[in-house]
Amino acid sequence: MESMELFEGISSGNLNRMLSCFHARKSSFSRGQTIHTYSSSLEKVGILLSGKAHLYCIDQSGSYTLLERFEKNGLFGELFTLPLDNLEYIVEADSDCEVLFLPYSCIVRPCANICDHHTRLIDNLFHLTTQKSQTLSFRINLLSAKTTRQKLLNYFHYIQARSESSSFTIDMSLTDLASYLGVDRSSMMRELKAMKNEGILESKGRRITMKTIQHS
Amino acid sequence: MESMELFEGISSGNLNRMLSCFHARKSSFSRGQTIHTYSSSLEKVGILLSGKAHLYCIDQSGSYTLLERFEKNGLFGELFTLPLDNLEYIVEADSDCEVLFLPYSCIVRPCANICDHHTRLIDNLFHLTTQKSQTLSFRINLLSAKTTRQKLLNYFHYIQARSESSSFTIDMSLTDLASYLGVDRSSMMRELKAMKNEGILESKGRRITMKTIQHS
DNA sequence: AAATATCTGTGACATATGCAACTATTTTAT
DNA sequence: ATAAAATAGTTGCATATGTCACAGATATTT
Repeated sequence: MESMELFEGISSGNLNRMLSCFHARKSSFSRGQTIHTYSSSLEKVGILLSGKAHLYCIDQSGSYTLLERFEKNGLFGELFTLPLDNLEYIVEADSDCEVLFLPYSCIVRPCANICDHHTRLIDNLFHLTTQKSQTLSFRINLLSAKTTRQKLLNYFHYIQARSESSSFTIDMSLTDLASYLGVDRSSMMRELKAMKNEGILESKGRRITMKTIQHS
Repeated sequence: MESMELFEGISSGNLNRMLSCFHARKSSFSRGQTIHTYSSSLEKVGILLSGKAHLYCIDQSGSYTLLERFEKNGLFGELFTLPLDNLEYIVEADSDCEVLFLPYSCIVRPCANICDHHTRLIDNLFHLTTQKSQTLSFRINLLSAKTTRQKLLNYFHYIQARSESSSFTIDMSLTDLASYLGVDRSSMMRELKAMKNEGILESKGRRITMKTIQHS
């Protein structure tokens, strides 16, 4: 746990003392389990120590909206999301995962437990939160694209740049990708097929190979 | 400037000393002016002291995407957005506004200028960043809605709850609202008209009055 | 006060996309 | 090893939505 970015610069001994002083709680979850549901009050911040999870919400008509996907270092909780009163928010495990919960009262200022390790924790938390902000911005960019094709191309272009190869494997199911891009799954499959026919890319399941240099 | 949330808990004298040590720069802009363009490296963080502004990006084909809207305390910069290499990012003033720029090197750890005020600044910055995260999440929720009507209803429902009245005025032009919701303006107007005809709401320009209790 | 630019409002048209329904394949659980 | 569940892949159909092209109303600038 000392290797987590959240605890960088905090010695193992200090960390343990701080966590017990904070009443921090570490829990494990397996695929499909509910990790957290949001209330209207600020209660705790969760951070994913390992595994994958996602946050979704359900409205009164029962329709599902994917809000966020979390990997290691992913932060969740009311502090970051502002729950709307007519929606239900649920963080669910996508794989076996470990989660650390920090009570909100130990993070918010003014703080009773002021100490070096605490300020260092806030500092680390700040940097993780800017990363979260980048992730959210990136998805806003994707969701803002006018067409399904543009959404796919923007997403693929990004993965392609990260993987430094024109061949890559999407790290989620195509069903989840559709939710992530905010499009209907079958519509997305249709567009993927059209792009294959036009020679823009090759695809088999989650494996994608870009054939032409994609702009924008 | 001492009244800014960013500087809460920092005395006026310490603030001035810290800002000059940071080489912080305060600038004024008027409507339409470019406040900042993003580069691939982390250079500085901007915070809106007063006025309104927005961040948009332009792709190679010249198409416009609204990424964020900023008011007082709005944070912008590469730290929060992760610029994609094929897009141009521009922060532009929507009204006369004042901006404080903080060089990134003074925010990132490890920091040479470690002091009480600095940790307090990070603490404040952290809380502003969680607010930003909430704002971004909220828009992802809106952009994820499947239909234009659902986007409008979700947005109106939120404004209605905030204003505690079924009558309210949208704080941006309808043209900007369309960008914000990621829909075509004329399509949005069409839908607005349909909702009027169905007796769901009344509208005249930016003034909206909800007629029926809206769920979800 | 006039000129200019921006914004609101509307309609015709083409099409991209959601929806429903189904099969085949792959993965997970028992 | 078998059953069950989730995922990938496809198609027809209806329609919601983008595009284009206006006119009138409001702002903004000079």
